[in-house]
Amino acid sequence: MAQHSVAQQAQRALEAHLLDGSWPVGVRLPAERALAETLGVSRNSLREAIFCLKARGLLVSKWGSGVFVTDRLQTAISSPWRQLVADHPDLRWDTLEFRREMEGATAHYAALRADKTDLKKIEGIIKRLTRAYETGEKNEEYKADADFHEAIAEASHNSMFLYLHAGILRMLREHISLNLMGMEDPSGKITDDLRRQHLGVWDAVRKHQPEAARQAMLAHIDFTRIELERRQG
Amino acid sequence: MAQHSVAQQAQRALEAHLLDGSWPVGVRLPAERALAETLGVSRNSLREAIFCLKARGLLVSKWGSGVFVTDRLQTAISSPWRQLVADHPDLRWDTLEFRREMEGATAHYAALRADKTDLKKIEGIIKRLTRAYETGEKNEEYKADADFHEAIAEASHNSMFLYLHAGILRMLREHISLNLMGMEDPSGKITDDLRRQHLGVWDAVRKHQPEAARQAMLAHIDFTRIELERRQG
DNA sequence: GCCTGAAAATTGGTAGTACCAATTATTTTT
DNA sequence: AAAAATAATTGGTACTACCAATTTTCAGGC
Repeated sequence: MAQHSVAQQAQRALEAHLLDGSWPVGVRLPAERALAETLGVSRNSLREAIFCLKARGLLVSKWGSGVFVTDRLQTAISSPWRQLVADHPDLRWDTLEFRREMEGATAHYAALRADKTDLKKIEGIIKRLTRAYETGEKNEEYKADADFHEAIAEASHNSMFLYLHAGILRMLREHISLNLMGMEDPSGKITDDLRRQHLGVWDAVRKHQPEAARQAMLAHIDFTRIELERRQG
Repeated sequence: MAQHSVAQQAQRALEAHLLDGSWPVGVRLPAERALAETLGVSRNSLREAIFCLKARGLLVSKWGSGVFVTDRLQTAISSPWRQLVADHPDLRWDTLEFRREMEGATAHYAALRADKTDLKKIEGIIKRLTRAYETGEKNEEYKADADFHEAIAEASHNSMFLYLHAGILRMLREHISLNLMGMEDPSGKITDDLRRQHLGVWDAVRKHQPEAARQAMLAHIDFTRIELERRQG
């Protein structure tokens, strides 16, 4: 009869409570045994549903305490790759290698083909980036950083690279940035290095030096990789 | 001890099989009872993991039949381009640039990390390829060619490259090969060049010379591009 | 009266068994 | 040889039992 399995129905029921506000953020869910009874399902099926919602980041469970509702706005949208990258930290190095090659190639072709419109756009982003560096606005810095990379992708005039940047690469960049942004940088050295690296890429693209642009971008990715390694082995 | 729950560990074990290719698309997983025993977890915990992967669309289960691997991971990445390439033939040069960079990078990391198993596999394919060249079996030559590139991708030991090769790159390769294979080659010069290029890549990978491998692969892709240009402007 | 701390109840985590229903493989019958 | 009946396998669900971490309760002492 049931189009969907009992566990799926249970998951729907839980999601409904999360959506209609009857279980606000931070609240503790009824105990599994009681909740299973009220939903009319076994504790097994209920746990399957809960486990899935936990994996999606909507719930967290604390041993001996209960299951709680988390802030679901962050993890609402996730691609299959995001989930995999989050679950398998060792995959991060694979994706970083991929990023390194792709961003390097993109910078190469950007330096080869950037026209006046492209250069003007990138220059504007560089100004935003510099201003964000100086004022220390981390949020604007992150946004300008992302815009910079996508502007480079546009300037490459290659649909393939452009789509990669709009899809996977953007996701990977977000994932890395979240880990790297929260770090302390008391001396401001890292911020300074990042600024120098972006200017290096921009300079090579502006002067139409493909290989210099590639090397500058590779150095930038390598820098983020090394900084990431320093923090997480 | 365990930072993560048993169910989460089970989920990662399943994901690992999906990522490293030991469970290809369409394959049927071992029965839940048997799989739970091999993983050393209870069937309940295993089912929680499976349920989550089903919800993410990576697995589908059929009543009384088994659990199967879907092609979500590959289609999620390759589908946008499949449509684009089909709709816009002039996109071919963009995709060739993309192929050039990706295959070059893959050869680089293959030379860096290929182990004895990888080398043995590649060597076998090289022998098939040589035999196909000599006997002039175009069909076997094409198949061995494709296997060669994918074996290189496996030897790179990078899940990202591996999946790209299994997805979009395979599609692009098919697209190119069909145009290139059907051409006449009376003097046998092109076949001879192709053979020399494959041997060049194989030699660099075997000797663990990353940059030589990259350059050899780039030369190979450039050759196919030039031959394609000669025929279709 | 209030604090302390140990015992008890509660809760999520895991394992195991049993049974059902759908599918598949095997055997039997025609 | 084909078809039908049967047995074995598989996912789906439920239930019980126990463990370990947490919270609550409550007795005892100051």
